[in-house]
Amino acid sequence: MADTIDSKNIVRTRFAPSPTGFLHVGGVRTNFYAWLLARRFGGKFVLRIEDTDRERFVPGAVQSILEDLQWLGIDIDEGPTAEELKRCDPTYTGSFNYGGPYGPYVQSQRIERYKEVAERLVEMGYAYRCDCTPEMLKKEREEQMARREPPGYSGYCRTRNVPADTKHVIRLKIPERESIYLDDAVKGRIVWDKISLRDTVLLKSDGFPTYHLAVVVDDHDMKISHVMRGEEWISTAPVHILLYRALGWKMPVFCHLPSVLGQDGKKLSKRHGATNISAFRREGYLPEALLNLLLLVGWNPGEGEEQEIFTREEMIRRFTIENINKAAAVFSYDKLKWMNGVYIRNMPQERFIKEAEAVCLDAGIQVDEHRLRDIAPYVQERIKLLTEVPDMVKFLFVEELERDYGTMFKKGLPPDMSLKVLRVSLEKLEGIEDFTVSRIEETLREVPQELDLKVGKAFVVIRIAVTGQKVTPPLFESIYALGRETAIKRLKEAIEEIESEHYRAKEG
RNA sequence: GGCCCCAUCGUCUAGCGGUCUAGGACACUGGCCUCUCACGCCAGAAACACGGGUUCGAGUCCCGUUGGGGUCACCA
Repeated sequence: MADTIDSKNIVRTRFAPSPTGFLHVGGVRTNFYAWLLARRFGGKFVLRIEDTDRERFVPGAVQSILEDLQWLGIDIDEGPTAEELKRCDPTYTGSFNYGGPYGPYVQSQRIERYKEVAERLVEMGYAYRCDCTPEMLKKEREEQMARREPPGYSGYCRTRNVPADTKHVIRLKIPERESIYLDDAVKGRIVWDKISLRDTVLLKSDGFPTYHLAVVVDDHDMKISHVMRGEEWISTAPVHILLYRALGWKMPVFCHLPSVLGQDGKKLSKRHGATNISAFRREGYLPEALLNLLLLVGWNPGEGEEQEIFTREEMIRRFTIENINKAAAVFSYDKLKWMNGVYIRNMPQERFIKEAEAVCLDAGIQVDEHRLRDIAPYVQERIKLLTEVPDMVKFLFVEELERDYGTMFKKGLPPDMSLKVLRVSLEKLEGIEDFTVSRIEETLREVPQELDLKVGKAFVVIRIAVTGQKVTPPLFESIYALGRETAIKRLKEAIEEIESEHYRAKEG
């Protein structure tokens, strides 16, 4: 079935977005698989813009889709040139520029070709002109509904020989009685005893093709070997098969992928529950983690294999159509978050520092490179999203702290004991000559010991005094990163604040 | 409603007739580790939708039922 892949057949897959909205996880999964297949077999990954619907065209969509793709690291071998993109969307300002031997790679710039094919189909008798107005079609549909019949075009113009110079559409004649099948590479053989579709429009009255015509013509012209698309296309696949047959063209291998579902079990779509890919970036997800999870939503590495984290190279090397699942799957944010944490922990430290700096900057925190560097390893192993960095490290980079004494007194020690802890800590810290992590630890551990307190309780007090936070990287490392002067200053501040609070409470 | 697709723990999945008292991962619960939070480690709870066949034997093959999804546009 899927073994039409051999050395003679060059694998060419494509990503064919329509600029009617943003890119979401469902779309990414489909095209990531297509990309993996091309990479796996040393083939080509083609980008084609399917902008035949001028009414739903969204300016800026092309650019955002390409940027998201770039962020994900899904690279393109063939596609529109910069001029083609610019012509497609005047608002486009990006610098993407692909090109290739089968251009233009934008459908609105290929309409002559579709028209030519449509005319040929009419001449051969596979298609016909139809001048029924939208009003007529609507009325027909309503009458059918009233009679509880399935709605659909009656085929009124099939034999009317509508002249070419009137405003018309071109429809494909669908042989209702004929049985037809598709050997799908993931679903297996799909059989239609009779095609329950009505004569489908191929060329609209504005001269633009519908998806059905354009996709067949382009996939053929661009020598696409494997078509990966969502299973929502299965029901119209007979139209495409009929077209390939009428035109005498070789069919590509079809891979209809199961849907990606939201947490509610409903198909993810631009209209329903889907998040824009760029939102993942904003929320602190890594592209590698997102792709790794998506790989596993609908594909598995095979029998007995329990590996879940794959490098890009491993993904490419191991990807196979055979292991694609047939059933729809829910996209789990929980698992994505876990996986993102894994990727963050495995990240080279230098990259983590860069990412951390960027995300802090976004949060309005100007970092001190030195301090960040000291604390980074401890932050890296405790977060799941990059966006958790600012909250965890902000104590290092702000002047003023807002200390939550309520928590200090409740989870730590009552005011007078807290005060005692801080005074002793201050005194000891001031006495250290070599300000190292181990020295800090050694010294601070003496505090609860001398005062006969529980270690945890005492450290809650110190932690809040020094960082103003309940949750921080390890205490001694935090103090070290902060530096001796600042640490001492903060202890003094806390002591003063508690004293005044304390006395006020007594007076009151 | 017609047509089509699908069906293993809450979720992602392994399983391609016997080795399944159904394995892994996320999430969840308990414990250990521990200066907070994480990480890590150990343990636990948790699934073959149902009914018929086929077979010596069915999670695995066939049929039906149920359930979910998709699609029936001059949208993709």
